[in-house]
Amino acid sequence: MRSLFSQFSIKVNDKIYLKNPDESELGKRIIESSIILIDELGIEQFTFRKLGQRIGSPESTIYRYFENKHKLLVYLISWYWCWLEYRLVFSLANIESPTERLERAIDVLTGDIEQDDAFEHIDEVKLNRIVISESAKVYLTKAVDDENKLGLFGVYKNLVDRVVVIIRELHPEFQHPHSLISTVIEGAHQQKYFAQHLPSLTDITEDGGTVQDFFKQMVFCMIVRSKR
Amino acid sequence: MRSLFSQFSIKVNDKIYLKNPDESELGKRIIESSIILIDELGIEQFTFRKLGQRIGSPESTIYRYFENKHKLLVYLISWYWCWLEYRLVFSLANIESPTERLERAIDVLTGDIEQDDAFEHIDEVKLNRIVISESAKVYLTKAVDDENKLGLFGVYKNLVDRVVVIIRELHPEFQHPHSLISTVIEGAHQQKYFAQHLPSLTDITEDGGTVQDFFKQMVFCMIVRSKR
DNA sequence: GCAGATGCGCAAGTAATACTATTATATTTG
DNA sequence: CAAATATAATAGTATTACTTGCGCATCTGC
Repeated sequence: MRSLFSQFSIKVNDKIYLKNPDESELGKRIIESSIILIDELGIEQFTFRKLGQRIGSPESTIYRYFENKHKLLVYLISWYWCWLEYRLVFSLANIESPTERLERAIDVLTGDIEQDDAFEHIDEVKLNRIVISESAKVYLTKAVDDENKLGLFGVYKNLVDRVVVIIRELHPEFQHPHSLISTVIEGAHQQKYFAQHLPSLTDITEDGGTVQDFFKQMVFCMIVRSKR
Repeated sequence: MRSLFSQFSIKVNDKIYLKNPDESELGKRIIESSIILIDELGIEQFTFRKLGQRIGSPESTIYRYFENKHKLLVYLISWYWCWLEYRLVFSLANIESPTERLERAIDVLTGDIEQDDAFEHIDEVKLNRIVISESAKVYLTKAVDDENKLGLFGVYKNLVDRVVVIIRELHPEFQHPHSLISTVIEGAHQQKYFAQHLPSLTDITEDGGTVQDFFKQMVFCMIVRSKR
């Protein structure tokens, strides 16, 4: 199984980095360790100096790969969306029924994450935690418009679009497919975060499962109901 | 009209500040100017030094009111939730029908914000923009649990609870009222932000109105549908 | 009307952050 | 084997996020 996937690599927009971390051993160690460190410290406390100490390289070396820590975060989050899209495509392969396709799509978007052995240097479980607690900071910045022009958020849009297509199959006149899907993706993260840290803002218990049900209910109820 | 409200003041948790900015002229100027500056620069570029320069006071003076800029942001966001709760209560006064109450509640949570002359030193329109683009950063921090224990997010919970009560009136068995309302509040912010900066993630056009409709549809469809 | 507390301004200082630059050395490539 | 490239080692800068201490003005209670 592994040997099949080890050929693949996830391609994110090349304006995110100065030098592709995927193409060198050091680059991979930067990614591997940054996931561990950001998960541990949060992006605010994370610094290139600390990362350098962990991998035994000076911070100036890391600056040759990424302009700053924000771009590194953009890279990690983009990688995640790319990876999720590929998981989505696999999950939908050979499934005919649009209803089942949509259901499976929501499962991928809102379900729990497991380690993917195809990418040895990436801990998807930790990366998922980073996405939950840090991904919004990627676009909630004064630089959004510039970064958007460079196409840095393209992978996220692709993912949303793939699910929008399924909704259109089921209900071509539905008015807000993009809003619905982006609400599901972001909402699922929030609800999981709330369950862990601010439980009075949610009805979801920490042991998951309900998140998927809640958003499935939301999507199908909106699509079916607005159909008449 | 104004004289009636000028008696009131918004009470946030007193652990947010070191010295209540509401009780001095300088404190009010700190709040007034910080809203303008944060709206302009974003929280990352905003510093107490810049704020000090704007109000003609050294940064050390501002540190006597707030521990750091994060706490100042928590103050502003808390103030906003408090203010929104009071607007909600007014909007629901004397309305009997639970359906109409819920509809009005969603209007308050997702609708556009206008200047409230009751609070002269606060520009609610700018504050609303800050809430949209910075409020998530208040809880997406490694310090959430500590700050939650201090009760810093109490005002947000109160607001959510008020709407949960209406949902329970309409449908006592509904499983996820908290999740639904927190999704509506956060989702409305996101969709407005996307409309402005990442339009391909939403179907909402910049000139609002549709946000309210989308989330009303969501809430009513979920409550009605799950009723049978 | 004065003692004491409080609030603010002023000046200076510190540690950490977010970089940038320079040079030397090791490795790869042509 | 020469040239290009990648990394290490070291140092340096501007800014940020604070902290400290002192002096002056004002307000508060007696």
